[in-house]
Amino acid sequence: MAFPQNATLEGFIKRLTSRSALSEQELLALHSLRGHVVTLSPHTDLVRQGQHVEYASLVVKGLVGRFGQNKDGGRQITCFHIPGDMADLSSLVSPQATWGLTTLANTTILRLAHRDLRGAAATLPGIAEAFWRDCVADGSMLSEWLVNVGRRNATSRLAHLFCEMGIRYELAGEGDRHCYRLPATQTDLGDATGLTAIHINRTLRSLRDLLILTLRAQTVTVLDWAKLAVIGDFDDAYMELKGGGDCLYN
Amino acid sequence: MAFPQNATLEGFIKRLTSRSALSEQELLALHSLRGHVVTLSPHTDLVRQGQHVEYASLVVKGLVGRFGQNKDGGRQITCFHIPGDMADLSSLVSPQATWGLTTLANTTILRLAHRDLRGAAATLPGIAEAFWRDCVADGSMLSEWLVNVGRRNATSRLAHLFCEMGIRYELAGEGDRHCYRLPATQTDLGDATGLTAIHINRTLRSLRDLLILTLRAQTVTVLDWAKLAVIGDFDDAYMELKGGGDCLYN
DNA sequence: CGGAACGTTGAGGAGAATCAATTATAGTGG
DNA sequence: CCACTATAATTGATTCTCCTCAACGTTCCG
Repeated sequence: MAFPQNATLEGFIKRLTSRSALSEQELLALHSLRGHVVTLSPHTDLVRQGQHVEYASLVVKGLVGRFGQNKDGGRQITCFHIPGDMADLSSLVSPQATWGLTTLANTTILRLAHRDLRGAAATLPGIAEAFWRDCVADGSMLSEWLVNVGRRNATSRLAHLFCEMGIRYELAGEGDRHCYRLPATQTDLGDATGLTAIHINRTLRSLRDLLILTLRAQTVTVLDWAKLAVIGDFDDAYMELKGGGDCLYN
Repeated sequence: MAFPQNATLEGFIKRLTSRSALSEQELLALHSLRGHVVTLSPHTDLVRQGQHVEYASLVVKGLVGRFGQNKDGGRQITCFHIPGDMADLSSLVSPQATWGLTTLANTTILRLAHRDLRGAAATLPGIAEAFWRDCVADGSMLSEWLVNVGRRNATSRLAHLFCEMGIRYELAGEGDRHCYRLPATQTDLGDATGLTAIHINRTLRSLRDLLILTLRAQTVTVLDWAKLAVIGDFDDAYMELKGGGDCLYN
């Protein structure tokens, strides 16, 4: 694709409009955003904890993990960012990073200057509101992950994660909930669920033995979505997929 | 106090201004907000999961827990809200609650109509930005809780929680980090840390035996803050206490 | 072809859950 | 003011989930 960044910007804007009503003018302003593309290999830090960032990172291809760490270096991934996701929209109003961002696979990023994004938000308050709403949706996902890690067992946690990622990849137009590519290692899955890689491996085997799901060559194949959703205690309401926020500015 | 709601509004506004620069006019608009007061006994649901809310809840007195649940009824508290906290500011742009709110103690709430808050935000974009930034700070705290539950052991989790609450009560002007009243039960502490009440009890005893912290009659007394912070792996950066967000609108 | 990263499996152990019972504390009504 | 009740705290015994350590197999890529 000649201009992958344009296609990705589309994906991001589509996500915004699914939650917020935007005017023609606002859409135009968003479409006219320009950034620059960086290509990164796995395990590259995009943003370090404590860093002052001046651009937001839109994932074009690959996979990015947002994470926090404990003093022993234990890593907790708090969110996966797939193509079309703006990994750190929140940095627009809070540029001092309290989290880190790292690539989990070969990844292409479109960097959009805060200056430009803030300019758009300041000129067109509807954009600011859409950004705000997206940050809130992000928080809702964080809450669900907290419930996942705090109150579900290993099998349930993994199942929940695979359900969420299935829906998200489906919406992003990359595969569907029954079959999608998730370029994360078992270590990454452990870091996302608060488990060890070894236990992820055993849990995956049990899901495979139950004929519910397989993960092979970074491809998730869901054999029985209904069972997976039950085991994962999954209800997509927290993902705030449908708009419904009334508009501040009419 | 004749008008406790006014004093509480002050607390909320002070929190906003600590992170965001607000103009005289914006402050005036915030100060002129009016709500109505409700008094609630412990274990009363303020907001149920899935409910469409039309007002935001500002905690005047007592303690509120935001929570999610798994299918077995297991509860994960995702945030404690103390006096001066707006428990669901995010509902302004996302009124369909994906979380629940419940009182953990005898609690007084000031209910502020979305209509009024949204009106203020729409008229004065600086207010919208301050609200947005507060939602982002909230997300930062959520992330840290996720790290806490996912990547720390029981003692560390509790210690971290007590550090955070100490700082927050100190800033709220209710006690200080070395001694503050936290009207939560051991069950609540378990629900906040992803542990059982029984294990909380044993962990508290171990902290007491180490002469680090005591919890008696809902009063936290920190005997050794330095050790508590080390055990809890605590760094207050994630609380986003200092402003520093540049302003969208100058 | 060789090395590095990732995945798989086993054995043993630790931390937290569960089950069960008892003791404190606080709130309520007589 | 005190008995009564419900809620919360405490403790012990046992179980189980998940971690740790260790080894080996597999895949991918230069």
